[in-house]
Amino acid sequence: VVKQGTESEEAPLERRIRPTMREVAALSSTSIKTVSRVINNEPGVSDDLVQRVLAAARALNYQPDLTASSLRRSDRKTRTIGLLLENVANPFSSALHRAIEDIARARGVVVFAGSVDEDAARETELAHAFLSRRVDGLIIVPAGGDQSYLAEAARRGTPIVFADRKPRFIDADSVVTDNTAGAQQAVSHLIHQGHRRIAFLGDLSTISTAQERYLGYQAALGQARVKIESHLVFRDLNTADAAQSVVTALLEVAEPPTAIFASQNLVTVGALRALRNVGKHRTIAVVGFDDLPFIDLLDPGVTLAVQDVVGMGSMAAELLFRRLDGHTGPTEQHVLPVELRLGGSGEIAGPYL
Amino acid sequence: VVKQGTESEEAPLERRIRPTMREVAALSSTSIKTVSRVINNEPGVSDDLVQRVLAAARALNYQPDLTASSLRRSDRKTRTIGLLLENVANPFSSALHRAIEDIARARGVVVFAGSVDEDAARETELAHAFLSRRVDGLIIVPAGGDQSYLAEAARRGTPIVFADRKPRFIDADSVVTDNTAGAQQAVSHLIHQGHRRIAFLGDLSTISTAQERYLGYQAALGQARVKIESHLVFRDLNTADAAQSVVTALLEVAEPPTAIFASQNLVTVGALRALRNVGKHRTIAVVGFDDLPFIDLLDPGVTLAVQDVVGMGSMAAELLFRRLDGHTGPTEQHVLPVELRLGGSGEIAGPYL
DNA sequence: CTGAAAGCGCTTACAG
DNA sequence: CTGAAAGCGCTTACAG
Repeated sequence: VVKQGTESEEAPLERRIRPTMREVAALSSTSIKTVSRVINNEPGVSDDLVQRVLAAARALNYQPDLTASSLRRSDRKTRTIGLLLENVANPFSSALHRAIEDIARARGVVVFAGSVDEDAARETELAHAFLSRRVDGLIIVPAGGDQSYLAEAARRGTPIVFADRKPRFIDADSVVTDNTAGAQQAVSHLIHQGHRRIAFLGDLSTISTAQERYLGYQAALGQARVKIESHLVFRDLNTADAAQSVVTALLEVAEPPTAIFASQNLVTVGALRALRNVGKHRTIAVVGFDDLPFIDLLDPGVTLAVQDVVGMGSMAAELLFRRLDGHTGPTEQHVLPVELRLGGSGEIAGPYL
Repeated sequence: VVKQGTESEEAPLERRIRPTMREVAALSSTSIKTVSRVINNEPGVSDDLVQRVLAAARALNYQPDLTASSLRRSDRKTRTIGLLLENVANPFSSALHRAIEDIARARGVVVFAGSVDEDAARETELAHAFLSRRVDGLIIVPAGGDQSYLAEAARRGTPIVFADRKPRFIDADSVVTDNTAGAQQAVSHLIHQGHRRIAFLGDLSTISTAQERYLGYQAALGQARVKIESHLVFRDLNTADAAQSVVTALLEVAEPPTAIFASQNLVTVGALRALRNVGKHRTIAVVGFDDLPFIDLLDPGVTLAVQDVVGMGSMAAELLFRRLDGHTGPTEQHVLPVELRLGGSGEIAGPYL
């Protein structure tokens, strides 16, 4: 359905021109330097002139041009940062985005956001798109295996902070989750519930966090002296559909798993769908990595190893702004703990209890 | 846990300076005008000079400054747009964001995003923050009741498109959902399943879409000659918790509803939580407005009136870029239909079947 | 095919 | 307290 509005009239040409400080100066019979002082609240302008300039600015509806001011200003700040996420529509990414926005907002800084889609080429493309628009800093969830392309920008004074995943081939601030310990904790929990045949459903193995979560799986099994069974290990699953297919097939094999560790939010969803389709969601245990929105509505509830996404975003933003405020200390690598949130699905008893 | 990296050495001063066209020109023994031509792929430069300039640019790792170029360029384009969402972390908002990003990406345009949080002051603040950074256009999900503050910017040539909610006191392009028809369809569906006492759970009544959905509720009941019972109507619920409290209390009254129409995603979640807590999720019917991520995992499934969020975002972005490409036709108001997606909760039979 | 001069809208670094 | 001149990093509008 389309409705068309009234014919848009061409406004008189003079109204279409954005007034500059020059026009404000002319209207208030002063210099643009004085207008600049008034607009920027600099002290030392007589009350009379301040009033005249403000009146002229209001009359013309003057709106300062921050891009021009930052070009000339000695600090060259645009009060803008760039944020590279996996996908702005992913719940993990968007929660991170919001946490960062809140810190930036308090400082009058606005945020460019973009989706990298696990594509290294897209990562460099987006980073350069933001850098060429002279963002004051970047917060990046890296996808590629080499972030050395950012060394030059960092050296030239653009602070860069990595979130969720550590960068490679560059020394920089980062805030990540302890993925290995989190995964180990999740899988150990399943072992303590009496499980031995525990399937691993992993994300793309090019992603460092996927690697680390697999290491945690190995460590938990190793500690319990349970041998890894290769037919239970699936990697490179990056959609719910892929995970669902794998789990559906896995339930049909000779020695199916009694428990599943799903190492990422979409993978957990796929696994839960597969189990529910065949009515095994009350018999096969599941622990997932990452939180899922409104997951408390499920019955049984889902046991999840959840990251502190808000803490990660806030800390990444704070690190960035500390550098922008002039901090020049050594780079910091922060690691946040995972919380295992019991929900029911992870407490389904296994055969060895 | 914090680990500190190696002490960051101060790079030699010359390395910290961002090379400009002037430096590239000096190194390649030509003028900055010629460098500009080469960097912008303008024709009419001799092969020899092109090679010399490119070599110099590479040697210095020259990165063009788009903010400076847009300041001088006659089209004044920054290849940047601003997006005002209700909340970047809300699933509806972030899906809209992604759809818009995809259209912008194809044109080399990057996106500023910000959360308005249903706050009119925040809306104007964000819009001005983006405008002062000279975005080429704005896409806005408005929160306030008056968007006339944008008229001046529109007149000066910044196209503005409204999404999800129509603007007030300004003539502009918009893409919204047919909320009234969608709500009417949802409530009629409940009536057809045999319900008469149908509760209405509404979002903040300052929001136009909340108003429209209430109109749809009224229309459906009116058409079926069912009287509206005021003790079943709740408005101004804007969190899941508020909705949960209301439904919990409502189940205790003398004449409780046999069905619930929840007019927004978070409100639906609150209603479902309340019903599940008391084990009435298989006896009281529910239809919700807006999609919910991974809702198919629920049993019974949830019947939802879902909007075409991707279509809304794409269309809003296309309208914006059409204006940026010079289209000057009358404003267009697009209205997208709602799809009622049956899930089970909405098909629970009522007493009048 | 190439380049010197001017200027986008501001702030800096002065001088008075 | 006020303002004229220069310049941020580019592109425009010329001229040769």
